[in-house]
Amino acid sequence: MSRPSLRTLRRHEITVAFARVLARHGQAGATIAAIAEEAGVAPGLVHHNFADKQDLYSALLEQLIAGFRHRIDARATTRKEDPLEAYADAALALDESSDTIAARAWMAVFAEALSDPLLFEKMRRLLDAEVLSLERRAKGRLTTRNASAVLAYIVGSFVFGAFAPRKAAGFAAPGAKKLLRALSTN
Amino acid sequence: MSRPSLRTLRRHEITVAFARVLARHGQAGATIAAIAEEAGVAPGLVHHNFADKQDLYSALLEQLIAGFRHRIDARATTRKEDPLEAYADAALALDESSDTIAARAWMAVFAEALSDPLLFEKMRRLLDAEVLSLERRAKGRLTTRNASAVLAYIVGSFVFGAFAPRKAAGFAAPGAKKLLRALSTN
DNA sequence: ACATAGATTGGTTGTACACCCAATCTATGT
DNA sequence: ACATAGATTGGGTGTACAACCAATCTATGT
Repeated sequence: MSRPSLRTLRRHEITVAFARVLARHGQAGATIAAIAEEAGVAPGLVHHNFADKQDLYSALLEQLIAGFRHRIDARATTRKEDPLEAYADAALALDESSDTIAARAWMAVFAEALSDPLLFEKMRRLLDAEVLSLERRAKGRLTTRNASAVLAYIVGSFVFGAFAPRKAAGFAAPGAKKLLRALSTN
Repeated sequence: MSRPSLRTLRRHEITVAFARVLARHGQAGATIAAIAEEAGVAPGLVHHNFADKQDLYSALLEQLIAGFRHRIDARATTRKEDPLEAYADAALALDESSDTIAARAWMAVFAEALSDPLLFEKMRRLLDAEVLSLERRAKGRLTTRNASAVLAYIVGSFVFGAFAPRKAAGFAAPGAKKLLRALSTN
């Protein structure tokens, strides 16, 4: 009896709407009402699917990192180039249209993490995990510090992309490749 | 007759308090009341010195960039090393105590700029100006794109520093030097 | 066809904030 | 000493929001 769960689907839809509203109107403009409207849904439904705003931010962070990793994995499997260069290309494939939203959403999540200890910890763990993942991909050619530096460059390019998408698209990926070459041993 | 104006001094004090509150409690926690308390001043005084919150954010951005440039200039005049390496060292001298506040304040201003068009434009101009300043310092050894990449790395290190101060302090400056070496011609 | 559990709605409530302002205070020039 | 302009106070006001909830709807199993 009863219906199957739409929870997962709805959560995803609402999180996407959340990212769009954040990107356009920032933290202050991202009211539950605005998010609901963007998702084409009643305000109460947001609370039915998310405990509170913390929950929304947490889900958004998961979705952002999932999107990032998906881009990386999709690229790595289809090409036969150097895995580090492929990583750089995929991570920084900043087409100015769609991923400006992601870049701005990242900014908002970074800022929100300043006031939400749980989100802050989650962010730390994600950064650590991403550094580790990059180290593994490098197979010994990158130290932890150098992998961190590469990730810092990527994050910085996202910030740049949030403010000057066109420019960031121009320098991000080539710069990352050069940085990787400079930092990786042998 | 009448008293001399304390406006400039008060604005500076309140802006410093603003940065501290933002760093500790984020955008949501940075209420006028909280800022006033941190500055040891009555709430009304904040409005006496700042038109509104936009004004506060704008002043904070100016103060952050001024601090950044001051670090750079102080360093460049005292040492006789390569100007680009000096730039990297000074920009990324992230001692984990004091400048974590600045790093987090930067995050908050980035996020706020998403919802405040004036602040957004100001940020764009500041990024452009900083890229130009770096190009000049490089005396032809850096293209605009490569200077942008270096600045992106610096910004990314700030973000990293906001979340993992100790780690960022370890890799930021050395990484920047290697990036500069890889990007600068001759 | 009917019963049921979950989905969805939109109005209500309490709270917390930015901004305002009237009153008071204090340092300076005359 | 007095007058003046700015500094400073703290509470008042309206607004806007998150969170809640009672009512209604709808898909699915039986």
